[in-house]
Amino acid sequence: MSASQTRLTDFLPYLLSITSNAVSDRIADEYRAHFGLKIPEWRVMAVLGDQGAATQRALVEATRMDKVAVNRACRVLEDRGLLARRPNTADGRSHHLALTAPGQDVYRAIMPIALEMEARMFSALSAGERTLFKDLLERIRAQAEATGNQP
Amino acid sequence: MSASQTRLTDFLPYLLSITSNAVSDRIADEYRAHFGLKIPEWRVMAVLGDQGAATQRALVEATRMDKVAVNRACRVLEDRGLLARRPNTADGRSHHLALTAPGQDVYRAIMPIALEMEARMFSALSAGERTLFKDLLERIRAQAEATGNQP
DNA sequence: AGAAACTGGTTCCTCTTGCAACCAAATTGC
DNA sequence: GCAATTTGGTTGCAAGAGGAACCAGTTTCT
Repeated sequence: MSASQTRLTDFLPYLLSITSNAVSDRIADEYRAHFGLKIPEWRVMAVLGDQGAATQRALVEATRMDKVAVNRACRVLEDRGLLARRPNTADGRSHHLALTAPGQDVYRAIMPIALEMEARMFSALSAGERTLFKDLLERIRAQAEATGNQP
Repeated sequence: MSASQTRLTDFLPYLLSITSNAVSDRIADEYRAHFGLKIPEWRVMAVLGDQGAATQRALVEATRMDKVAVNRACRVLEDRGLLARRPNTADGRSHHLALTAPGQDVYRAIMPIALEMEARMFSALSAGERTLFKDLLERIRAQAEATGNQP
């Protein structure tokens, strides 16, 4: 309803983008410094630590990352011995991926740090505001994705 | 205060990131389809169209983009005749960059589309929610950036 | 005025990211 | 049961982003 808001800094997509970047950069720094993990790798570990074994296909869905990104992250984690592949008897194309014992150790060490970092990052918001913020994000994303799939 | 929220999809930074990506992708498609502009180029045009002439240095501040990104965007716009460089008499290192007449035409054509697109993208939110959302983003970004600069 | 430090802009190089093509296993349809 | 299609995963390539080094012009200090 505002008559003319033509300043770049008033555009929501712009604000959303720079905010997301600021937060991501900050978090990426922490994960790298503490554990030498990149964000895609951390996401895979988070899902496996929480849900147990999964195929790459399942990880793609759970993390909303590209399948290439998932594949690369898994390879790195496997090379570092944090994750192991076991053959999938039900489907010869895929494997069951799961955290190894050292992987679980790292997971348990990371999780409190991740939560603490999130708390610090969003400490400017009250608990109620955080909940509300999540809800708004969810609705925006749903709208954006719905708008997108109309070729 | 929630005892254990260890699901990836409950992490705010994750939600923020995938939402921002969804919105950015959608918008990038539109700008490319309508005007052949990428987001950095659009941002530069938005600032110049709104504020008038500026140096690259000023554009870096206004857009919060890397100076390399600004430089590249300006070069593209200049090659397309949408932007012109005039010598800066006050400082021989930099130039004053401003939209050309065709550049202004494009700017005026883009702006309503940008606003309409933003409205569509955030139509899931009420006016009040949009205002609130902006405010929350602003506070989060300030916090993230403040946390970051402590080496 | 001249040397040293600084700043705006540009280039170069590296790392990351995503798409498209591809391979192999599995499913479907005759 | 075998050809055709689909699907999970992998590889290769090409574009994007950001950092570091670099150049030219400016400021500061003596």
